[in-house]
Amino acid sequence: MAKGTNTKETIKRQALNLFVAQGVDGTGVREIAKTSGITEGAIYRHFKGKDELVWLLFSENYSAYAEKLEALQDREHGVANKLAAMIRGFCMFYDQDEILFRFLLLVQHGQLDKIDDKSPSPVRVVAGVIQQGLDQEEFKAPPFQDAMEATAWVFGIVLETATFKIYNRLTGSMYARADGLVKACNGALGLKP
Amino acid sequence: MAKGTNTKETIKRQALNLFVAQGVDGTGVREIAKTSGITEGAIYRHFKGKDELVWLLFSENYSAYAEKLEALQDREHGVANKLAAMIRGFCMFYDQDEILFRFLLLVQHGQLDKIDDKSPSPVRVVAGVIQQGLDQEEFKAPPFQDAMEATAWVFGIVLETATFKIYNRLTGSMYARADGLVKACNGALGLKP
Amino acid sequence: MAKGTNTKETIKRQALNLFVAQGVDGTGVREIAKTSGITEGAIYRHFKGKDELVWLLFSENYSAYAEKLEALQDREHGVANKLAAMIRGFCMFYDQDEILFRFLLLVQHGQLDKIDDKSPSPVRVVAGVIQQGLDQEEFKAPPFQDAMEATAWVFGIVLETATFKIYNRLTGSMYARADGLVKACNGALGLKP
Amino acid sequence: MAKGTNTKETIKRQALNLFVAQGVDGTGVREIAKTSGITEGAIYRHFKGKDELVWLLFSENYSAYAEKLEALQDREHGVANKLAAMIRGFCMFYDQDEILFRFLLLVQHGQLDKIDDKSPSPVRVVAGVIQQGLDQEEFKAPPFQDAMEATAWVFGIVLETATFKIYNRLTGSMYARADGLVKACNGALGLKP
DNA sequence: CATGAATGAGGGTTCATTCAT
DNA sequence: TATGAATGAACCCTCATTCAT
Repeated sequence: MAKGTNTKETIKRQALNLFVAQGVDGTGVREIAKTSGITEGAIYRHFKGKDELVWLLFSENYSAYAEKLEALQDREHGVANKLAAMIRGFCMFYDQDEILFRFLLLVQHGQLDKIDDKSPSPVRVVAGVIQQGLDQEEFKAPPFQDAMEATAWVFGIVLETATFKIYNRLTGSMYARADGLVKACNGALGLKP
Repeated sequence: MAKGTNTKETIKRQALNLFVAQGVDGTGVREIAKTSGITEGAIYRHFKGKDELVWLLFSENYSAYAEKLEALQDREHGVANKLAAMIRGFCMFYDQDEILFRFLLLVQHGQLDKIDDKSPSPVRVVAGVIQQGLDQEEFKAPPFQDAMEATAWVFGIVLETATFKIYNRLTGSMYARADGLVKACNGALGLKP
Repeated sequence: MAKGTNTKETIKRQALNLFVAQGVDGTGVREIAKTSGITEGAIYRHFKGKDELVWLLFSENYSAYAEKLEALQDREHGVANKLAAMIRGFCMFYDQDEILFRFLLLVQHGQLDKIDDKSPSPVRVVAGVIQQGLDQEEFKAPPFQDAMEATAWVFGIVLETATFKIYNRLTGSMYARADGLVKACNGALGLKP
Repeated sequence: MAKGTNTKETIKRQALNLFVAQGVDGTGVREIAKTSGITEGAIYRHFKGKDELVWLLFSENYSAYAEKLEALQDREHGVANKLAAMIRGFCMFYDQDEILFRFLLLVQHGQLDKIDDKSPSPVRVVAGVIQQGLDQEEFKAPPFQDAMEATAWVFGIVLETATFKIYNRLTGSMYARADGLVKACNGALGLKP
């Protein structure tokens, strides 16, 4: 039993690595199996197919990200504090498992439309926080048209910084940039912390 | 002769459409040919192979984007004005050919490392403008560590807004959001226009 | 111990059902196991493999059919009576277990050549009865060249009627058609009952 | 063009041979290709897949059989003559291409339900002839319940004779048995020719 | 006796590319 | 230039069977 569980987790981690390194289409089931130290057919005892493997990898971690952000913002008061907590949290998560984040970034376009509208989503968490700030009039003269536009800006600032890091245009840990990201987001949204 | 040129351009445009709609790996040479009104083999009269087609589509347009931005900033004075001009310009380019932009976004990960370090790049154009602003001390107390980090923020704000539009989280034209984007970037970088 | 026997019989019956519904090649060992309430590996406690399972299912029942027909004809006197008894008997057997008959029909082509030439066979039983009728000059002017040809006709009349029933070209029970089948066979063979 | 056509016909004939020799499931696309002197992928230029190959082989020839029988009966008058003509015709067709007939017999179970109810079918042709005989009161005291039952008998007599030949229980050509088959069918149906 | 993870060969199919026409 | 048949490798997946537990 323990062995089987390990196999499944091994497959998932190796697949993640390969997907990030070569793309999903560029990675064969054969290669995943070999890297995991098993044969091709064994994959199918643990996953219905390659699609399910990708989907599981995405949906499990995408939701987990959302829940982590939700927990972080829940402990704070005020938009600025909530945003800051989430940004710092994201930086820590990113540094802990860069590969995972890159995978999420890589496959989101093909998987997002399969996500249940009710399941937690990072976008909805952030948009919710900003909307709440609007409702409570924490923004004096918001430069954005609505909460979703502001959400795009926040996501852009944070994710593009991570992306620049991935392509070696930026170096060092994400956490070392957390303060700057917080300031940038506050500045973009017109928030005085 | 004009006909041959047309065929090549037809292939490129049809391929672009298909790549955006189905992904590069999800689009076969056969399908590109059929959509272009020719047969498989004929593709190879115009391109060495599928890879070259993708590469040409990417590199030509990626460089063109860079040159357009370069021209726009060149007419302005001061970081803020230059940035504003580029952002507004980008919004117009985007609205003129959304498919093209989506293609660039789609394939950049696999193509960026093939880009010649000397050929023009949107990232370098923007980073250059910001660096110049730093050199001329246009930023009072820059919240970013270096020009590249600030570039990431600007790109993030603009590109993520476009991405949100693609996934229908935002609606309307990009140009209608240009003013907001300019304000957001100024705010993020600590620029008073 | 009774349980073990039951398991084996359960497997055989479930396999029979699945083979008839989906074909032998279309039915996996995994499916047979699941339907039987056990797991794949357990099948191999009872049978050497899938082939043996098919073979056992075929040979046991094929021989049993032959023995039943043999017993039926043995109680009668004269070709006509013997044939009539076997035809009526077959109709009853068929109605009792249509699935079994369909299975026999389904796999006979692949299994017949493995049948021991000495073991009882329905064909030989019927051919024997007709040959005996020939030897005892019960046929006045036989329209057939030899006993085997006449046997083909009898089998054809009866089995094709059953086949038409399977494919819903005929309805009702086989036994309701027994009298007609007897008449048809007598007519074909030139027998006046 | 001539080459392509030949390839397609070659594939069809070789597939037919292999299907009859080893069964459809027992014959791989790889093997069909090799026997046809081409590679696997080439099959798919001519057929959408293995299923279509089987279906084409079946439907084309099944309909052709029906049309031949239809033409034969159309030239005759009276049930007895029509039936005799079809039986003799069938024997000739069979002798001309035994493999083809065996293929039809082999796969009919899996393909019959895909047959368009409107397309010609041997069963319907024969049943139509018998029904017509009933309508015109050519049968004095029909021993069968309806035309379809009589059709089953006729098909059984003829096809089972062919089947016995296939399994070497009978020898010689089918045509040599045509007179006997006609007599058998007449006898079974209670027809005095 | 039973489990179910793993094997390894084979299944049908797709696809970028080549080449005789 | 254009065609489309053919190639050959790789694709994802299924399956009968084995074996450690």
